[in-house]
Amino acid sequence: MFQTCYFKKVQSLLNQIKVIYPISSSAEKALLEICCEVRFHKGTNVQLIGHTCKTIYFVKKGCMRIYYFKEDIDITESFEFENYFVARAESLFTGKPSLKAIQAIEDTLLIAIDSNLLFKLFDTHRDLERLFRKIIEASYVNTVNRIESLQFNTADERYIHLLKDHKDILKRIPLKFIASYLGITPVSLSRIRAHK
Amino acid sequence: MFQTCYFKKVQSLLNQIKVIYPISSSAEKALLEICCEVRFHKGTNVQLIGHTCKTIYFVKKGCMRIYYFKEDIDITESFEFENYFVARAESLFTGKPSLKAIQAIEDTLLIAIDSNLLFKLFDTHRDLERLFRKIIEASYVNTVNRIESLQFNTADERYIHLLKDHKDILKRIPLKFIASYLGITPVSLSRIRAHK
DNA sequence: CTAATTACTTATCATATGTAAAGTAATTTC
DNA sequence: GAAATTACTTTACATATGATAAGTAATTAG
Repeated sequence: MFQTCYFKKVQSLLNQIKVIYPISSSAEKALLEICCEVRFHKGTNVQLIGHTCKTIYFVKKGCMRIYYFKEDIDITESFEFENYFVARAESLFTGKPSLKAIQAIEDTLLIAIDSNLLFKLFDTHRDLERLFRKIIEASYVNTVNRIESLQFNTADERYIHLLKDHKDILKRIPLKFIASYLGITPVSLSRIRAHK
Repeated sequence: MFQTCYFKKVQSLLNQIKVIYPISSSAEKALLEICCEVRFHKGTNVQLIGHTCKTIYFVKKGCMRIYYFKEDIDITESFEFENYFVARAESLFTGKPSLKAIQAIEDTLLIAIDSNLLFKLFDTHRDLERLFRKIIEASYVNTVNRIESLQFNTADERYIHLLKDHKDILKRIPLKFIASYLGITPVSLSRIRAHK
């Protein structure tokens, strides 16, 4: 009874998993035992700078950003929308405290997965390990493509490309966050938007 | 007898694996059965643009770069030196043809691993899958850090930082490759080096 | 609803980097 | 070893972006 109810709560996660790499029902069961649903209001810092990343989030509703400060300037490293996973990789995989924070950009509904418990499950559920290997591979591919974009595309090209990839991004994300994500100042983004 | 000899050839690979994630001797044995040593002369394109990536290389001696063309301009995406793995992730993990090439920058000695055979071994040797998960995780962390550098560091800062990380890079890599890796033109790199 | 704050834009000026061209140095080829 | 090619630097000029400041629009708080 409780299980049925709980399955419902993580249904979006289970659906997404099926797309990435279907896992056995026993692995599903083990996974949802270490999941819990959490809600955050717009603007809340879900994970703080200086803390070591021990939770992987799945975005059920809303959106998030990872950001940090460089000389007092707030820089958005990445955005994550519905059906994507969020974690500060450089802390999660090294065990070192993160210099970055995770923030809810909208009122957000997340599924939180305890990473230490997850890594332990890898010993008994190899399909879970494979699933997360594939999730990491996909994230890795995304960052490699992002480097390509930052390396030699103009700010203008990067802006156009972002709009293509995320058609609703302007409706959901403040321009100041988009600017630093693109590697430019808000002033410069304004100029680009004014059709240069 | 043959085995002993072969173990010797891949010893540098096995040593490096021990640092990342020690695997069982049966996994080692299975792995080296799908490895082969290959040599390339300086300047050789080891993998060509348009081909799908089906080989993971381990650099035993020498160094490599991944590069592509943007509007006829040669852009170096990454360098790989001794004891690191090289593959074009965006092709290896998606199965799509790569728009990038892999080139030997020096006379280079590689250990080539057939990726399809490797992925098959993951079914029977879970420690191999874990090892490569950790290798991917480490690569992912590297690219995330590189994004941080490209996003808001000046070209000058990126150059200084690269020299710190790779003290011998100037002796081994032509400046034109370093320039595009840093996201600038060779002319601009010359200016920076002339102490700006 | 008003005041205060935050977000965004516009303008001005300074600067870093790109482009093109020419010159020098180093390397490769025969 | 001479000629050819490639690599690197320097210069001059054009342009994109940064920094600062001021103005307008939108949001939030009381």
